[in-house]
Amino acid sequence: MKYQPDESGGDAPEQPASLSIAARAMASLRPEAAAYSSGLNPEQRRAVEATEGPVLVLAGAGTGKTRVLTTRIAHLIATGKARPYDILSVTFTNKAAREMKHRIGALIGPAGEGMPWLGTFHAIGTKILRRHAELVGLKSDFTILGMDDQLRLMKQVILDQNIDEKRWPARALGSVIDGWKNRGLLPEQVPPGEAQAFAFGKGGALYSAYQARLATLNAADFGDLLLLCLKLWRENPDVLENYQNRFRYILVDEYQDTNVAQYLWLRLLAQLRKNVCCVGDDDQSIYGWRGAEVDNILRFEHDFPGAVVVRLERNYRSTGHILAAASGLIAKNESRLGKTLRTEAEPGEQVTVTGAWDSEEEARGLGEEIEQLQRKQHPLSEIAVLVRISAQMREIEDRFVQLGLPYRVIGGPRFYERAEIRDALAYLRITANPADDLAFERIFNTPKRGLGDATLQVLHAYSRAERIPILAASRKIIETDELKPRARTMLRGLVESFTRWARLVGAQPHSEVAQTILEESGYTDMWKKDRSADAAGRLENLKEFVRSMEEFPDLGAFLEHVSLVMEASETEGADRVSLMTLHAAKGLEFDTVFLPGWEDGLFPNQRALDESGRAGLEEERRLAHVGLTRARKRAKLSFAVNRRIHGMWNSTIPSRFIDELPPGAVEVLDAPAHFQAGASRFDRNPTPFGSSYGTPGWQRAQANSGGGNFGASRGPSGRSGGPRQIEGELVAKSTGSASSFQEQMRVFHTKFGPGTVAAVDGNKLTVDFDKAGRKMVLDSFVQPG
DNA sequence: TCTTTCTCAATTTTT
DNA sequence: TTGAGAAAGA
Repeated sequence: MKYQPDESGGDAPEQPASLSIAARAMASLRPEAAAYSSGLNPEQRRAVEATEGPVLVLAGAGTGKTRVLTTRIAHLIATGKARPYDILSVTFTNKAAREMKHRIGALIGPAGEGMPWLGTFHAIGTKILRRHAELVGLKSDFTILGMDDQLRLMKQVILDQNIDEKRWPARALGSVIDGWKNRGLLPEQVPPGEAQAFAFGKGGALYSAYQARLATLNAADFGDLLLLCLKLWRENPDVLENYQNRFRYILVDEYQDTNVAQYLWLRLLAQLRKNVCCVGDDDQSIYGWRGAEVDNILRFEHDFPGAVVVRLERNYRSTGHILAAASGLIAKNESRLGKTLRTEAEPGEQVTVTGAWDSEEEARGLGEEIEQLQRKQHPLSEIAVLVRISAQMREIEDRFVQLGLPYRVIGGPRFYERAEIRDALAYLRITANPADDLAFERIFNTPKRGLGDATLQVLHAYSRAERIPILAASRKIIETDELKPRARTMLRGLVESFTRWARLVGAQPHSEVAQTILEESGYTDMWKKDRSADAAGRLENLKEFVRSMEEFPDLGAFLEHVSLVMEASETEGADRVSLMTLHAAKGLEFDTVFLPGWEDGLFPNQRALDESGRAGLEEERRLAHVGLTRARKRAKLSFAVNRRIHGMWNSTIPSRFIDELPPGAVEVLDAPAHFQAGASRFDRNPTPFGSSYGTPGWQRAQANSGGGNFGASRGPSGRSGGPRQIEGELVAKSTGSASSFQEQMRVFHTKFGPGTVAAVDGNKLTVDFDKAGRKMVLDSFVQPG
């Protein structure tokens, strides 16, 4: 990856003329008359206009946080207090950065477009590191490692240190090291006690070894992008001073999500001028588990004495009932700065709570309610289903598929994380940088070239001994008798290909080079020959991948983009229900929000409770608060009394959060109407599922319903043993009688191949497969043949 | 070296 | 129940 000089003014202090005429003209206007700030409420205006000194903006959900941030930037530029390149503006996600750029552009026109220092922590860290790489032991074209590279590297280090990978898996140790990096700790700064606590006392040594490997590879992982900035600044005060002077104003979005490293990073930069404005909401801090420190926001006034604190409490998003529910809930948290959201909107519909017998019925009810909304012309794109864990999605998706309800999953596997894309990228990375060992290892036997572990071991040993990259080692080894003839031939082919491809770079447009590489390496053919269902999709992805390269000036720029951004342009527009985790929902809003799975153990999640105790519970509660505040008009909670966890049915109790909602804002619904009629005959049956009715959670739910008859009337049906089996049987019977298979019939099964029917039992067949032996299968999976 | 079978674990996830 | 990753078999 090459460093791309930034023409938009990264070094702009030398060219002050870049302030546009329009901006200068706007600067002459009195601020209160400026168009960009019209329509701000008094608090927002205060947050925008308090430009000097430290400012903390506590912006509750839906109070116009982004508006304040962008207007503040516009204000700084329009009043001439700062030029675009004087402002450092950091966000967490690329999406937020993009949105901010867009909105600033809309406010002040092209003058804001060249904001070179608006970006994610990591993007800005990268930019800074590339300029001073040699001061921290890297070259300016260092590679940025993704998570899978990181894992591969970690495995090697573990192997080197002779640590049992079963006791200390690479994943676990990787996250320990990440944790240290998040806290701004270099290997030598890790407290000895902690360094000893992992991997048989070798935790610290492992970290050092890992960093050493990174340095030899001329690579940095995500944590390094910040950590090495800290190192750079601490060891080179002159460099730090340069940046302290350069950034006259600093703005931080989502401050509650900053970790210690980011906090230190900001504090170093802000130390001199102290013009730092942090915007955040302690009630929306939901990333504690990956190092975010709510304390950063709780401590702001202490760290920056004399800080102006502005509270944004006017909510422009949700109706009264939704806001009341969310506020009532979050008020149960003890560690918070405290805000009270207000709205002038109508109370609207109450938040609904629905109980279901099991998660399947919950999903069914969900589908039903969405279809009802759909019939009332409610756009699907304004409906979201927010779940606590991704595992909840499957059942819901199944239901949507059955109903033919269009939906999209947000935050699934990202484009650049797909295997085929990572493979393609690996080919390009080695072509661009022959020293990229991790990329080489990824694809040297993909597609299959008969090169396996044994060959890799030989290459590794040689490359270590000679201190050269693996590709260079390969080049030498194929001239010796080190490898078996077959492996040598295959390796020679590969090495020669890379030499050839490297020559193409620069000579041909880079997307064509990529196309050539993918074809000549046999990679595309590999997928063309693949018979599995998703092969076609993968080929499609590869095409899209090559196409997306055209947007970049050269291969280096493309690879840099990919390593930092990891997401492809989204296809917007279609009218679909959105399905995502609560975490992924932060920052989004919808007219109607469904919140299924509010059961103790699932939400609040047991693991969060076990691992972090009260702090964990509070974070879960904040998550609930985030979920509720996503809704503009309707929030619909539900829980199931039985849920399958890891394939086993467990009985569950409603979430304690349900009880914490202010009763006035909540309406407890009976089970879905479609279920009532069929279930009524079971109403007189006593407690069909034993203990559940007597549990505290159930009683809480009953008490909350006011009438105390919650659940009883809908009678979760005396379907003892769970509805699944019964339903399964019903299905079996209804189709079973019509089974068109008979004994001795020849059949074909997509997985087991051809076979002969040995017995028929309803829709279940016992088949003697020619290859797979005797199996019991459902008739719908076989064809007569 | 490639393929099949088995074992074991199992939030949340951006950069 | 499902999936990934490792051991065992071909």
